[in-house]
Amino acid sequence: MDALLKNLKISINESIYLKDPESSDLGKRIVKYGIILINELGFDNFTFKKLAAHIESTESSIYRYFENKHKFLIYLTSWYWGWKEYQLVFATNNLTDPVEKLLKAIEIVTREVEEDQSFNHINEVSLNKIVINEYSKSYLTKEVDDENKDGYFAIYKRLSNRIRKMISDVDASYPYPASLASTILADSLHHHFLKNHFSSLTECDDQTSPSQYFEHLILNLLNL
Amino acid sequence: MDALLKNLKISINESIYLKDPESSDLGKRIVKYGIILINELGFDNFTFKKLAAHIESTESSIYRYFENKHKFLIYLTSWYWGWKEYQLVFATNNLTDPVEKLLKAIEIVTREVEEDQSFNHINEVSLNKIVINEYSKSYLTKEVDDENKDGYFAIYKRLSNRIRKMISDVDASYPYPASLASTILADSLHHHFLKNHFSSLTECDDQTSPSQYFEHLILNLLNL
DNA sequence: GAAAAGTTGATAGTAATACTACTATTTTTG
DNA sequence: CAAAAATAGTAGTATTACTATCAACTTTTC
Repeated sequence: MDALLKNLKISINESIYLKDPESSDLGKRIVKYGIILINELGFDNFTFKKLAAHIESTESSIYRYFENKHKFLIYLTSWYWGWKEYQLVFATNNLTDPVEKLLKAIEIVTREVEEDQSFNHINEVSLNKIVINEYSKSYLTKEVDDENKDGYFAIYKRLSNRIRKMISDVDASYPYPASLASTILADSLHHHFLKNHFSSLTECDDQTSPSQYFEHLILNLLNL
Repeated sequence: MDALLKNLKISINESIYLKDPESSDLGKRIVKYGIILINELGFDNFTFKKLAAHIESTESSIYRYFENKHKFLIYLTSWYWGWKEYQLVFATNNLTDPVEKLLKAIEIVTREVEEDQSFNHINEVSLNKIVINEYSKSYLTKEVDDENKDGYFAIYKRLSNRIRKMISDVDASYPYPASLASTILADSLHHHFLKNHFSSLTECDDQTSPSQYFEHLILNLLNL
């Protein structure tokens, strides 16, 4: 990963947190070990009390950064999508061929995150697993419309929109570019999950990646 | 809906419940008002205590039918997929043209459930909404592999497999029939959700249905 | 360098959740 | 009508998801 990326700060809607976790050592530890612990326990079994014990701090200290664990998940996943967006823009900016551009974008958003990309205190491999397993829980709630109005999902929507535009640039006649962008983003997460837990429901495995499935889909569905 | 369907019992893996809710009046009330209440409150805010108050019974009585609300959700969604499977088999059995067959199947699994289909004590419209909003929570857990081994998701997998076969019957050269079947099932739920809460991320709206999007996808992706 | 402001830690407490256990009462059935 | 089964009622526990208060320590600022 480029050094530039390592020093970049992903900017996240301020109403998602009470106090910016990037602004202190404790905040960074909350994020770092929060990712590790959610991965280990799953989001449902994760509590601030357990996290506090892990980092030798207290529940009340964590509550000074995040109102509740739901907002903590929104924070983490927003960070992830901001990171993906940055990678996408960075890698496709200099490409002139729209097909090449779209294929590169698909690869970036659908591929599995690999070990070496360490971004300061955040383990992106673990965070990627969290997004696969827990992202949908962040919006499948009764509060989704209010939270959407408050911009909690802005980064994801912006990313989806970028892909939508790339699809239209490749095939202006395709009637569902926004839907297809959504399918690629959401269903690639789902395919990573299927690969790990419901292998009979997908051809994806160690040999065949979700990226290949979606690349094949794009190449055969659109008029290039 | 055909009268035959109304009298049919959807058979569900016995380890999902402690006592068959179809076997008593209380059991049926638990299911009936459980569906209503989960819809109203969302699964996260739903509790057995609230349900007990609603049906003027007690928490302990409900616990005699279901170990916890997670298994209750598995029960309800299994019923839903069993019902969909039945509709699919019923509607496609007599069709000889494989393309027609697949398109019919797609329509059945991706369409929005309509009012009139009353199946005894179960409100399918509400149940459809529950599946859209909550289904993924039933498998995005740390226990998914154990529960999968115990057959908790058997009906869904069988349904997905039926669609996979139909895809292969239409285009034997298509390399990802299982993945495509999974995409259609999971992503159509997702598209119904997007339509209601993230309208900028899909072309689907009152005029254009998720069914049309997936039908177009199938017709343009496969070699018919 | 003292006062003020901000951060974290420690402790305690509350309401709700997710159960379990036990007993009493009602209903069903043989 | 007696035995068994089903349901209701009550009580209790551990955990969760917070909120509040106060003390201790650190950093900033005048």
